[in-house]
Amino acid sequence: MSTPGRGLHGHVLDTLGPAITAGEYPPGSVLRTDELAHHFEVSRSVMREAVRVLESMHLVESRRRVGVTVRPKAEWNVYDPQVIRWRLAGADRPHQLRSLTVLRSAVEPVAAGLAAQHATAEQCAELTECALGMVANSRGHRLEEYLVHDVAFHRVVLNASGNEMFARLGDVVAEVLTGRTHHEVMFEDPDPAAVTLHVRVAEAVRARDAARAEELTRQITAGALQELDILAP
Amino acid sequence: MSTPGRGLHGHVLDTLGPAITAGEYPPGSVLRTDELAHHFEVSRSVMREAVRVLESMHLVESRRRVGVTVRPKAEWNVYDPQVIRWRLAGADRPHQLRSLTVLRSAVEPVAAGLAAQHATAEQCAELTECALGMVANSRGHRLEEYLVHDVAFHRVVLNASGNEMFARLGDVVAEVLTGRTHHEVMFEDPDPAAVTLHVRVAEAVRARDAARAEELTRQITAGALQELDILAP
DNA sequence: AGACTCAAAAAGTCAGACTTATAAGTCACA
DNA sequence: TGTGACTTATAAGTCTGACTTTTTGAGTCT
Repeated sequence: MSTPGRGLHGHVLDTLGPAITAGEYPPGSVLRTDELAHHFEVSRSVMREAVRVLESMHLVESRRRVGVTVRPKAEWNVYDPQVIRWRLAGADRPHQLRSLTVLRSAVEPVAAGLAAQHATAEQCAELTECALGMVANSRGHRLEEYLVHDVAFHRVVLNASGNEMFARLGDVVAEVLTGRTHHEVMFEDPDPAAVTLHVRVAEAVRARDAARAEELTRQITAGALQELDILAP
Repeated sequence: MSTPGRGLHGHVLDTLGPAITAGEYPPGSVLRTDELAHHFEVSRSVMREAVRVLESMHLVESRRRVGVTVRPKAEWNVYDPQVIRWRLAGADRPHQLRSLTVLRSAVEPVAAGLAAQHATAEQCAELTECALGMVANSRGHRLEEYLVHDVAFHRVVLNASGNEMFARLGDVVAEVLTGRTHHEVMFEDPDPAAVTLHVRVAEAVRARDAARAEELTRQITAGALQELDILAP
């Protein structure tokens, strides 16, 4: 999915990042670079690079004579894909999942409306293809195949919106959808109503009907929210 | 606004970050750590730390035997506040401003709706106070005072939504609003209609009327978008 | 009590030697 | 001529040790 273990400092981050985002070090906790370097059995230079990265994510703050202090959660760069991944892998996964789903419910409808205005013919075709793929795999416990098309569908919509900020949320949506299929309980086949909505969004975009694409997508994300409420009220 | 020049590597970033985000190094360009270190007159270790930060922002990719290659714009972490600041300071400021305003138009209405459900009494009071502050400074070229209250208003709404992802967009909104007042042409006093809308949003939130708060905020952000279209069609 | 000094602590910086991965070139063989 | 294996040059990656700088907290003097 991403860039795992690119060097020693990457390995350190893969351990320290999840630990911090999981709240194992409460805000205000002080770490010392030398100590960490010894603990991870790496040189100080490697450790310093790792700390710099954590600092750029606003997870920690490094100050002379005091050390590396963990910042309060409210200051973290929660849009950093790496941070999102760490948090989704950790204890407050449910909370993070809800935050992201609410974000989706705000962004995706507007993105769909813009997509209806800006999508190229090719993107329209892709969208229809994805929707059909969802229909084809919506029965018979073909969850994996369904997921692939679902993710692709939302990615195309976000890209077709023409807004770079929306486009970059493609990975986030992918994480959320994948998480729903893999981690949450998902014995049943997908809700037929949701499948139909996707098909209709594809149609609306192709028909350049922005208002309808937006409204239909709003129904999709509302369903996703409702699903969360049922699972974790 | 943020954390400028915290150490040598910070100074390097303050130069290299804006340069990359401004597109001075086209995607695929290859930089060499040693060369950069020599150019900025810093040691290799400092330069390496700077590169690690740029790498964590997905602005560049560092590979053995190749060097540090600049990644295409589509892969940048465009939600990183630092990246946003660099881009707002650079050449594609108008483009970035539009992207962010579209993002606002998606997020803020939903955030206002949630705020109407979750805002504490204290937050309601703050909101009213901000709105009144806007009214009081809406005439007589008191643009700076108006701006302060405007920024505060939107921050409170985003925080009161109870969603951490929304809350973290407070800084982004602040940048956009500040940019509008300082960089764009803004001789005139603020649009009276916009001021009234803010007051009514505060009322709606206090009245726990989520639908109304959302709709009114939608009108505010629609106005912001329209303003952009007039300035840069 | 307040201001002043001083020493310890931890991050920050630097220089240099060494290691490792890998792109690219070379050469032999089919 | 093309293809595979071998070699080499290169730039990042790593480690170490010495030194600098900033900041805090304790101790001291008035």
